[in-house]
Amino acid sequence: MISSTETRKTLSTYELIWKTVCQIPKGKVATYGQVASEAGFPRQPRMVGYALHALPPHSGVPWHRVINAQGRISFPKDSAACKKQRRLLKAEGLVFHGEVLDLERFGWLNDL
DNA sequence: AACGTGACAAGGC
DNA sequence: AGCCTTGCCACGT
Repeated sequence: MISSTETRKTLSTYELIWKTVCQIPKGKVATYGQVASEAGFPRQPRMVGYALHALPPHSGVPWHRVINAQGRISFPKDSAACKKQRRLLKAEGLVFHGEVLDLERFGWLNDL
């Protein structure tokens, strides 16, 4: 088991997180904390945000399926990025209640 | 090598 | 409900 405090040189922390994000099935969303835990970094949701921010475009990683614990998109409400993410999620069939997404319903690993 | 920053989260007011 | 504080830790200066 890889410790969260262990330093990784060969495989970057980013790659581990990206791989985890790629495991989120279409039509589902995961929170930053959830991705962090699954990637082997419990209690480090910020690492996920950091990794996604460093994500190069055209990576094929479904970054839009990652939202915050409140079920909201972690971008300023009017930002282009926020609109894009919301569009991508709607395209996958997810329904927003205002700004919020129902994690009980669309959350990854919620009702398997 | 120290310091500030960040696409977060949880807890206190 | 919102706002502030604290924990967390990789990265670029």
